[in-house]
Amino acid sequence: MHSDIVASRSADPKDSREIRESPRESARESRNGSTPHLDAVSLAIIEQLQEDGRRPYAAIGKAVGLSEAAVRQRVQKLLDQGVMQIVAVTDPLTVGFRRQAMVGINVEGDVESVADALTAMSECEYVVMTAGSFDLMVEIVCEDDDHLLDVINRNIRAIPGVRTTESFVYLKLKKQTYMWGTR
Amino acid sequence: MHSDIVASRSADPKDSREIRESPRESARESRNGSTPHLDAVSLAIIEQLQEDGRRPYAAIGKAVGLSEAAVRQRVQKLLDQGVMQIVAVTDPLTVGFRRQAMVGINVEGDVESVADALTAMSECEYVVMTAGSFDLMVEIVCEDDDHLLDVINRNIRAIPGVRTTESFVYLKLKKQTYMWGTR
DNA sequence: TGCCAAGGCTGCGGAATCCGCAGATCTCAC
DNA sequence: GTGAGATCTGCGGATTCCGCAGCCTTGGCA
Repeated sequence: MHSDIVASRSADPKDSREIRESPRESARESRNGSTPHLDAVSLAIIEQLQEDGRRPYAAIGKAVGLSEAAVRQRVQKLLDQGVMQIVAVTDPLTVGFRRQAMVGINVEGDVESVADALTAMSECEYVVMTAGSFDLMVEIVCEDDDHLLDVINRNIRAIPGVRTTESFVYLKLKKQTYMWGTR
Repeated sequence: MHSDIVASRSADPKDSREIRESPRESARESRNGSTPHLDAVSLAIIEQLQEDGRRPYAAIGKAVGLSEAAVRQRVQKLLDQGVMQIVAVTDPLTVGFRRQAMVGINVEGDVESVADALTAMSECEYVVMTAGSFDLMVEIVCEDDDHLLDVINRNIRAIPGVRTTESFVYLKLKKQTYMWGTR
């Protein structure tokens, strides 16, 4: 997961030490796929930052029962590992990108390689492998209709292995939250 | 857009003054739907925060050519207006929510009212009205298969006006970015 | 034309926060 | 038992945040 994040981070050579994992963690990961282990405290920290990405470390520490420095170290680690990002999110339609769409894709052959090709495209902001009548679902952000047409017809359909695509142009974004940790 | 954000903000009475718009802005909005006007500087600020949601105001100011205080005022206004959120985002599959799915929905009658009902559900983190073979697309986050089944069969299908649903269970999240402003 | 209100920017000073570091504690492996 | 590694705490110093006063520009109005 987060392959783009990991890629951008591993481009930074000084972080290579952060990526290797302790023996203890890898033992836990072995029974859980490649998912890094997250204890209750880290989850609580994430919840705090899902409410407000700029909340001070001291305030988070008071909420989760840790010192300011400990929270800071944990947050930095979560960011380094690519488990979490702290970013501004908007509705693209309100900031100048006038066409946005979800595209369902069917693949023949290796799905993963198609997914990697889509991930490399800057217009694709979201790529998911799915079960169901689509193998992949991709969200794309474009500046106008011509751009959208180009991306779908020339870029996506040109990827080897793509059999069919079906597009769902966005009319209105009704909800966008990241606070599922706090419900 | 951002109906959930707006709702949570308007619950705060002291912010009511922020919502009214200046005559100048409303004139610009009239030729642009209800979208609040964003000038190049605000877009540049958003780009900075899409790279790092915790970047200091002074650093942003240096990048966009504004004082620290001016950046702070603009950011606060963008947050108050609901144009932007600064939050932590993760892959839900890595933090304990083991089932996630995109659901395409067909509606008979008023699409907006169905969308509002979906927006009110805590399991729906993303609701979009679309053109194409679905009227709505919804991303849902669940703890396990039983929970997922419940949400789809009992909650979503029970909404008046929902004609059909089609589910795409997530197998793997490959990409998730918010940096389209910086390409 | 002159005046006024409103919005936005700057500079500033005090409070709060961030940040690196040293030391303590704990766990695990050998 | 002992050493290595990971994590937490406490603590200064540097940085950042925050509110406020003042200035400037814009737009409305008589």
